[in-house]
Amino acid sequence: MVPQIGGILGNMVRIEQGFFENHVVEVAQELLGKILVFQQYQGIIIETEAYRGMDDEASHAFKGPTNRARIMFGSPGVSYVYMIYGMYHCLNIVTEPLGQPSAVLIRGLKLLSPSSLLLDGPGKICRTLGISLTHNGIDITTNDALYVLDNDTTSLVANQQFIATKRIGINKATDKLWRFIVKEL
DNA sequence: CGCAAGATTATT
DNA sequence: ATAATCTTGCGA
Repeated sequence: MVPQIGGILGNMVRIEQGFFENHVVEVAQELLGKILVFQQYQGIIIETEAYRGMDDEASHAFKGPTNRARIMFGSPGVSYVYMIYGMYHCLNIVTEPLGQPSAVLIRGLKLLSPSSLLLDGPGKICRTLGISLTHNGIDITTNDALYVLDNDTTSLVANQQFIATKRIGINKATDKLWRFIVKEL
């Protein structure tokens, strides 16, 4: 039985820090199908990308803990929000143990509440939900407004209900297929 | 201090 | 394919 996107949600539990302490690729995959909550908004995560500072030339953290990227070196389960192209924001979640720079970019959301809406693209997500630099550095394992819920015991990963591709807008490390998308919506 | 590049999006 | 728009990081 494959969990259906948009179907009835069962008992939901906040995802704890231990979940984010794993390898960023695994976390990016396992985040698919889970519920991102921000204030009054709730949406199913349908697309993610993994970025890993130590061996990934495309990561903001590749060159070390710069002012912007240092949060990627910090605690797992913390938000990393940055501005891109002077007009959009992107929401990430820091992963892996302290000191191992990595983060998952949230690229796609199927909004369930307050209304049904497909948000395909990290900039659209932040623009619609109202996420900006003020939401950088939030511990989403304890925060009241921003967190992730697990909606099912069955993972889309175990059921191979996702696809891996090259990351969008990335010309470096193109051998890494670290963009993950839920197969059917 | 100047400058080039950038984890995007909407429009042509 | 390209404009919009501005922060970041690097080198001088």
